[in-house]
Amino acid sequence: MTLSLTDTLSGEREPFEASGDSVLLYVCGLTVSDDPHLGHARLWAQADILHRWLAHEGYDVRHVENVTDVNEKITARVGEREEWETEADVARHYTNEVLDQMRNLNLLRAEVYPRVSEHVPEIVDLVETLIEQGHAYESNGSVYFDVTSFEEYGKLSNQEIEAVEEQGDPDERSEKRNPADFALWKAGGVDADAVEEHRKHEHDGPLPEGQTWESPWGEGRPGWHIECSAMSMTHLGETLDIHMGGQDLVFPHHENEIAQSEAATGQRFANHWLHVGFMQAGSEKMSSSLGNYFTVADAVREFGVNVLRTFYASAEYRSQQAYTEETIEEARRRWERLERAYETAVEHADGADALTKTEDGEFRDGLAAARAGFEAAMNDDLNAREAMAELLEVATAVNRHVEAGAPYDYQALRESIEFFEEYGGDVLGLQFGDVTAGEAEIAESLVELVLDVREAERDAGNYERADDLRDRLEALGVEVEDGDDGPTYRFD
RNA sequence: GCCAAGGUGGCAGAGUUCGGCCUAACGCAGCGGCCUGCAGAGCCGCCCAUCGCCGGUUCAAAUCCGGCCCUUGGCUCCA
Repeated sequence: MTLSLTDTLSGEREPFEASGDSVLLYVCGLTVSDDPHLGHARLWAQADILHRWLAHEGYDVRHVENVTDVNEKITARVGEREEWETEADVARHYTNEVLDQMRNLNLLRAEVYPRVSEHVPEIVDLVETLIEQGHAYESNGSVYFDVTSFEEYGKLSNQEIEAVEEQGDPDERSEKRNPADFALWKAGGVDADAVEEHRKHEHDGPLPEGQTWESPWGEGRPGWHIECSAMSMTHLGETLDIHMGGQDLVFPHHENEIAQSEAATGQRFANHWLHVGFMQAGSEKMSSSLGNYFTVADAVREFGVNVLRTFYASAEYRSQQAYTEETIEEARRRWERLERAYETAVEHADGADALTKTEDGEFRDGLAAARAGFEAAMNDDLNAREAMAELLEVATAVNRHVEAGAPYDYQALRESIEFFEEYGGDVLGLQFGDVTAGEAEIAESLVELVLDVREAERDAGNYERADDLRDRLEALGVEVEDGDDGPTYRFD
């Protein structure tokens, strides 16, 4: 059975075929103008599941994720902090922030995270090529893509050019030949109106300036869409195997990428287009601009990576997913069930009574069925929820087997452990048996618990028992000192 | 208005590509039992679905066809 994926371009599920030995995967993209929230993390998690599954199936995955560090929203935040003197300062801060958050989510690293600010020469080259070929034209120092020059314009979002013509920034319209044309290069500095609009805080001073670059058309800034074409071509070549992104990017971003890329190269830009559905907060989309978001940092702190990843694996990538207290609680319970079953299997797989072994046919058949089911589910358009269900079936099988009592089928228990580690761990990115997570926190809580008990003994006048507790803590490496405000402690 | 994705039990969410094994998965919540000093975990069982509405095709439809209603999203920065 082979992998099939739903392609936005055709709207249908299609068999996946890599163009070569490697899978060229481009994921769009990282916002570096604000703290990332659970909606961004959903895309990352889904891209990671795809990456992991391809790797599991033996592909060498060449994974690139762009970093858009040139944008009005970034410029708008200049001056919010003293050290944020330029657009680049703000971008640097959030780039680091985003990459940190990604590490917290146990994501496989991309090969490279190219920055727009470091690819302006490539962007200029691409724009020049498009002008030479007659697909783009210069106007007042800006360069626009001529949508009428690309016959298939609209094929991704299934729209006619006429339908798109009615939209567009009125200021730009006078410079364009066709209202649907889009900017490849923008003359001058940042769009002051856009910066003003995105300013979150009151400022006394003048609006901040964005960075500009020299170009054949004068000082200016790259348009939004051209960056992905230029950077993906730079790092992965003219035709990608998979281009992935949030559903909101279908139009205009990805539509325009196709137009400019395919016009320039004459090659198909991406063989598969995957779009991840939105995170819903209540009845609406979770979004930075709506302010109804939960940041990745907060979520990791509050729920932990495994609960979050279980949460993401509980809905298919294409559909919308609801974020509520209930749905996250369900994910927590699912993860706990898996983790406990894993621990149960580990505890019983190497018991002293391993000498008296048995064979549980039903257990073994269940494992084989789960294995086949998991593979089929993942190959079926990455049906993570279904795959997760197989993991939970194994959990139930382990519990049932152990519940029945010794003698145990040790081989089947070990296979269950492998199942959890291979499919839950390697493929879904869950971390089993990671007992160190939260351990330090628990250690502190335990010391405080003992000290509470000791205080009760002291209050009751049982100083011998209180001293004994202090000595025993000290023997463990915890130094206790009694002060006026109660005891304090530190770890040696 | 145009484009897209959806409407399945109290919640959440698979199944629709290739109609029948769907008397609708997995899980959460709820109920009963086992276990248990109590609780939790675990195990066993149960409850809740005429699969948005109407019509059609078929021996057979959640799944195919037509119409309608509703929701969310895109068309402006947006994962």
